[in-house]
Amino acid sequence: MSTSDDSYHHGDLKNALIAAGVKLLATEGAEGLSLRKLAREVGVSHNAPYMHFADKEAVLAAIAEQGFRLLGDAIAAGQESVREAPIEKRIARAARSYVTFALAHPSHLSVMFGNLPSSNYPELARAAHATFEMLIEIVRAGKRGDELGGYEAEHVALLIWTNAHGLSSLLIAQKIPSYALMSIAEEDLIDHLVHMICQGVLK
Amino acid sequence: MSTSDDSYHHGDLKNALIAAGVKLLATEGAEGLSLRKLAREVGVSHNAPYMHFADKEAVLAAIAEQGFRLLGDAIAAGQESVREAPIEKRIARAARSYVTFALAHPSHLSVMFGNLPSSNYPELARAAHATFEMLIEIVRAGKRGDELGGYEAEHVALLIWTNAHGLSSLLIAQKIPSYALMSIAEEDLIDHLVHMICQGVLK
DNA sequence: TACTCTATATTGTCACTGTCAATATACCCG
DNA sequence: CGGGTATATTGACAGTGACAATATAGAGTA
Repeated sequence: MSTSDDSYHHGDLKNALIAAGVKLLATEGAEGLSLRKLAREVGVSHNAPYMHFADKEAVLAAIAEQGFRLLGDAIAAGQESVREAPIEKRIARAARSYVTFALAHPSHLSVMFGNLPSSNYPELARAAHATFEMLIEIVRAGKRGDELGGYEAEHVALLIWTNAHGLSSLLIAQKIPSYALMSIAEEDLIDHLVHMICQGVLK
Repeated sequence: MSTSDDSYHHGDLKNALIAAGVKLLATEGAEGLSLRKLAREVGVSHNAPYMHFADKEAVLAAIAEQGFRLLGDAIAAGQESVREAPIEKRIARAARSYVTFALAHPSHLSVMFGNLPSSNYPELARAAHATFEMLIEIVRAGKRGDELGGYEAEHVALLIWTNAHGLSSLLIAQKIPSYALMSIAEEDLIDHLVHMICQGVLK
């Protein structure tokens, strides 16, 4: 008898609210997410969330934190199939996992990178950093010898991150004019960008 | 007698609201921006904005549009001082202008790339595309001969854009752990990333 | 068992917001 | 001069985040 009694005390309201938030983000947008809707969804009074969160911002921070965990899982899962592949392939796969996640959960992403003062939510910062460290590890583990052209793995990983994240934002916001794609499908854009990064743009 | 009579009719309420919006974005965040505050700021009743905008979203779209014009101006101004420089320098300057603008106006940027269905606001889409075309022109005009390594100027420009935008987002959201900088100052990160892009990350 | 204490949840309330409807005002054109 | 229309105002309503006061349940202790 851990959860789900319709008793006075919910049992696991905190996590239930986070889960409801993730679900509500997917159906309605990030704008349509209100504390009262979350409370209603979970079947609890409109003020119950304040027992577990200081304010709405704190709920968003918890939802964002969960987002980074899911994103990390997605990247890790994507690496399974390229475990023995050359570094460019592994990097491209990681970047593709990132963009795919972003396009599948745009509202969640906007919360993850929304206006949450990172200093106030150390657990959120840790979750974000952990995801970034996955990228660093992929870069570091994938290189054989001096394959990084003298650059630090941290910087290469950061470059991949900025690209994957930037492309995700531009695609979600529909800011890339179709003529710029030049016959490349949106889903394949990231592979092309990663290839350019690896090869260098000035020959 | 064009503007600024305290008569019944304002004269240029639409632009006044947009300007007030830009100002309010700078002081309070994007969250704190309400139609009623805008109306109050301009000295008009809480429903006057609905004479010129369908709803709040339309006001945000107009503010975003103005943002892309300002961003374009900033990029153009930055190019002045590198008019004769080699292509990497010009590209790096454009990217740096982008990041500088983003860090100076983070809330404005979040509106520019917020949840505005681009199809409903064609003028906003045009403004965004115009800014992107500036990047393409910088890449195209700066290359001498076959300096782009066989890549299309549109794709190189897109790569620069995703990087500048991605880095801006990560910096604003404070998602880059300090150890990843490795003695590079935040303001100089973009130059480093552009250099990596130009040289290629796999030697 | 009975009693208290405390974490948890509820009800009530407030100011603020976006939006709609109805009304008022001022400028333009005949 | 007079009517019409774009512009602005007042009034109202439901939804929201947040605070205060109150109610309930369950754990620990006598």
